Amino acid sequence: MGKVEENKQQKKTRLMDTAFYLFTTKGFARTTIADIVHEADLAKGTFYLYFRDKYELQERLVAWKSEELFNHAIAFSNYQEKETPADKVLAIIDDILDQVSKQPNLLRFINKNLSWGLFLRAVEHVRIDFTKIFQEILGIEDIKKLEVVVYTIIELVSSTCHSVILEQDPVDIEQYKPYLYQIIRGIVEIQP
Amino acid sequence: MGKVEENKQQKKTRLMDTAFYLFTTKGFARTTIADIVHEADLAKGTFYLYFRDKYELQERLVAWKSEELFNHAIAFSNYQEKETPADKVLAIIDDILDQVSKQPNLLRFINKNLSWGLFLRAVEHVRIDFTKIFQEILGIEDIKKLEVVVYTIIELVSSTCHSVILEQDPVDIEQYKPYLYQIIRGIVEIQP
Amino acid sequence: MGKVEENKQQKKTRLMDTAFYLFTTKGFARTTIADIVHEADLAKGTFYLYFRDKYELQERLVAWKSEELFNHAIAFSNYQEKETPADKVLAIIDDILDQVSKQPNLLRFINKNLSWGLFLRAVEHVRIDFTKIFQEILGIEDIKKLEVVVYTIIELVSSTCHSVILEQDPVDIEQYKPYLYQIIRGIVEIQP
Amino acid sequence: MGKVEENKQQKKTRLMDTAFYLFTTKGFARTTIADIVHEADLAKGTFYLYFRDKYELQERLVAWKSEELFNHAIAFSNYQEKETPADKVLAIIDDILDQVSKQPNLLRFINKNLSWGLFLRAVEHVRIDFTKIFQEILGIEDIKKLEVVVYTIIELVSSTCHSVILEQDPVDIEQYKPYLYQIIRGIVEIQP
DNA sequence: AATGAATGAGGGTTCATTCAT
DNA sequence: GATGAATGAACCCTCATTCAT
Repeated sequence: MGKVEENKQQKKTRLMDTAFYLFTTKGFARTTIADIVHEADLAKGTFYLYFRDKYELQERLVAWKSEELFNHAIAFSNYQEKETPADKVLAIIDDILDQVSKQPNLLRFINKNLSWGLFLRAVEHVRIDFTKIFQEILGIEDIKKLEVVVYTIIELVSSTCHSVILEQDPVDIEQYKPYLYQIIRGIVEIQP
Repeated sequence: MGKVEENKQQKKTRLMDTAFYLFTTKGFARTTIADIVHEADLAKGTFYLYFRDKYELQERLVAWKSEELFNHAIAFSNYQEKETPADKVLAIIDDILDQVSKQPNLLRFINKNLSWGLFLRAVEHVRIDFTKIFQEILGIEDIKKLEVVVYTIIELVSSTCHSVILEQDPVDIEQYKPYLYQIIRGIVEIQP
Repeated sequence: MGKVEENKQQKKTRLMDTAFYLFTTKGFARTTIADIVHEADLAKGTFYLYFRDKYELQERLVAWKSEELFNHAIAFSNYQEKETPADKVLAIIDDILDQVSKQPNLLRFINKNLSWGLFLRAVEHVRIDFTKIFQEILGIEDIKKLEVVVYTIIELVSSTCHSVILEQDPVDIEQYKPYLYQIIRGIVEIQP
Repeated sequence: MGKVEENKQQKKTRLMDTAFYLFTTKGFARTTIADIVHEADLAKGTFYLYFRDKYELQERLVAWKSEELFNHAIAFSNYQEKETPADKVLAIIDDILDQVSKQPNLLRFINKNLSWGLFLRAVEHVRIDFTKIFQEILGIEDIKKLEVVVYTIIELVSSTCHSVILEQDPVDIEQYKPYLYQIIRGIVEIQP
C-alpha cells in the first residue's frame, strides 16, 4: 500500500517538477500538456489523474514555489537576530530578493500568477505558521490589520521588483533597494 | 482621399472599441479575432489590415486606456488647487481610483497587462507632458529620480488596489485608502 | 495491443484510400484535409497522427501506387517467357501501359508527382528486388549503367504517354505504341 | 494613343518580368499576386486588367520562355552547317541544354508546367515557323509524323534532363549527353 | 485606366480532454 | 491505475478577387 501511495506521489512530483521547468523555460501558454507528460515520461491520461487541468497545476506550482521562497527566508535569513521590527522585515525581504534575483524565470512565473488569495491559501496548510511569525515581528495583535500590512508590503515589493530585477528598469535592483527599504521602514512604522 | 482615410480611421476605432468591450467582458484569452470582427461587423481579413495580431491590439488598448485614465485625472482632479506635493499626488490618485472603481473590468484588463515600459511608451507621444507635470508637482529636477518615485507610486497603487477593489480583499477600498494615502505621503516626502 | 495496432493500420489505410480517391478525382490542390477526413469518417486531428501534412501523404501515395504498377507488371506480364531483353522489357512496359490506360486518373496523379528519386525510395524497401530483375533482363552488370538505362526508359515512356493516353495528342496510344517500342528496342540495344 | 498603348504594354511586361523572377526564385505557389504587384510597383487591381488570374500568367510565361529557348537555338546554334538530320537536331538540342544548364530555375519552372499542347500554342503565332524548319531538317513531309517525332524527342530530352541537370541524378549531364545523343540519333533514323 | 481597402471562405494545424483497452 | 489513440472545436492567418473611388 505504502508502495503504491509512494509511487503516486512520485508521479505527481515528477509532473510538477517537469511542468515547472517547462513553464519557466518556454512559458505557460507555450507549454502543452503533451510537452509535460512527454518530458515526464508518462502518458497523457495520467496527467488527468493528478490535476484537473493545466490551470490547477499552475496554481499549485505558484503556491508551492512562493511558500518555498518564504520558508527559505524564515529559515536562512538572520531576521531573529535583528532588533527592530523594520530590520526583521527587511532581513526577510532581502533574503527573498536574493533568491529571485538568482532565478529570474521563477520571478517571472510567480509574479504574473500570484494573487493575495492564492498566497493565503498557499501558506494556510503549511508547517510554519506565517501569521504568528509576522505577528511577533510586527507586534500587531489584530489579525486584519496585520494582514493589511503584510499584503501592502508583499504587493509593493513584488510589483516594483519585477521590472527592476528583470529589466533593470527604471533602475537596477542595487540602486532601488535603499529607496525601497526606506519606504518599507515607513510602512512598518505606521499602523493601518 | 480624405474620405478613404476617414473611413480607415473609423474602422480601426470600431475594432478597438469592440475588442475592448470583449476583452473586458469575456477576457482576453476567450476573445477570438473572429468574435471581434463579427461584433464589429467587419471581415476577418480587415483585422489584419490594422493590427498584426491580437497581442498588438491588446498592447495598444492598454496604452490607450491608461493614457485616458491619466488624462482624466490631470484634467478633472483639482490637484492644482492643492498646496503640498503629497496632496497634489493624492488628488490625482484619488481621481484614478474613482475611475477604476467604477470600471472594474477596465481595472482587471489594464492591471494584468500594463508594464512600466508600456506605460512610458503610452504617454510618450501624448499631448500632455506627464513628466513636466510630475516634475512640477514633486519638485524633483533629476528625471531619473522622478521616474523612480512615479514608478514606485504607480506600482504600489495599482498592485494593491487590484485585489482591494475587485475582491474587497484583504479589506475594501474605503478602509484601505487612508492607510495607502498615508504611505504615499511618506513616499513623497523621502527622496530616492 | 495487436488489436490496437490493427486498428491503427486500418485507419491509415482508410486515409490513404480516401485521399487517393479524392486526389485523382478532384485533384490534389482542390482536395482539403477536411475533405479527406470527412470522407474517411475520421476526425481532423486523426490525420495528423498518421501524416505530417498533405504533402507527405501525397508522396507516400505516389510511391505506393508506382510500386503497385511495377509489382503487377512483374507478376502478371509474361516477360519471363520472352527471349530477348528488348522483348522482356516491352512485355513489362506493355503491362504497365495497359494498367494506366484503364486508370487515367492514376496516370495523371503519378506522372505529375513521380520523380526518379522518389521512385528509387519507393522500390527500395520492397519485397521484389527490381534491380536484380532488370539486371537479369538487360544483362547489365554495372549498377550505375543499369540505372541510367532504366531511368531513360521510364522517363521516355512516362513523359510521352501522359499526353498520348490522356489527350490522344499528338496521336493515340495504339498508333504511338509501335513507334515507341521501336525506340525502346534501340535503347536496349545500345549501352550507356 | 500610341503612348497609352505603349504604357500598357510596358506594365504588362513589368508584371511578367517580375512574376517570372518571383516564380523561379520563390516558386509559383509561394508567390502571391500581392508579391508580384508590390515588386512591380503597381496596384493589386491593375494585375487583373492584364491577366485573368495567376494561372493565365503562368501559362503565358511558360509559353514565352520556351519559345525564347527555341528561338535562341535556331538563331545561335550552327545547325545549318551540319550535314545530317541527326547532327542538325543535336546542334539545336545542345544549344537548348546549354541554355537551361545555366538557368536551373528556368528549367524547373518550364519543365513542371510545359505540356505539348501549350508548346504548340506557344509556337503557333511566332515569327519563326518551327514546323517548316523541322520539316526541312528531318525531311519528313507528313505533318502528323513530323509532330510525333518532334514530340518524342522533346519529351525525352526534357523529362530525362530535368533530374540530370538539377540533381545530377542518376548521373550528371556531361556523362548523360553521349548516351542521350546516341538515342536521339536512333530516333531520327527510324520513322513512326 | 488605375487604385488599394475590403472581403471572407477556406486553409492547415494545435491541443485539452475523453475513454476503450 | 495507466495508457495513448482518437477526437473535433477552435485557432490564427492568407490571399485571390472585387469594386467604390
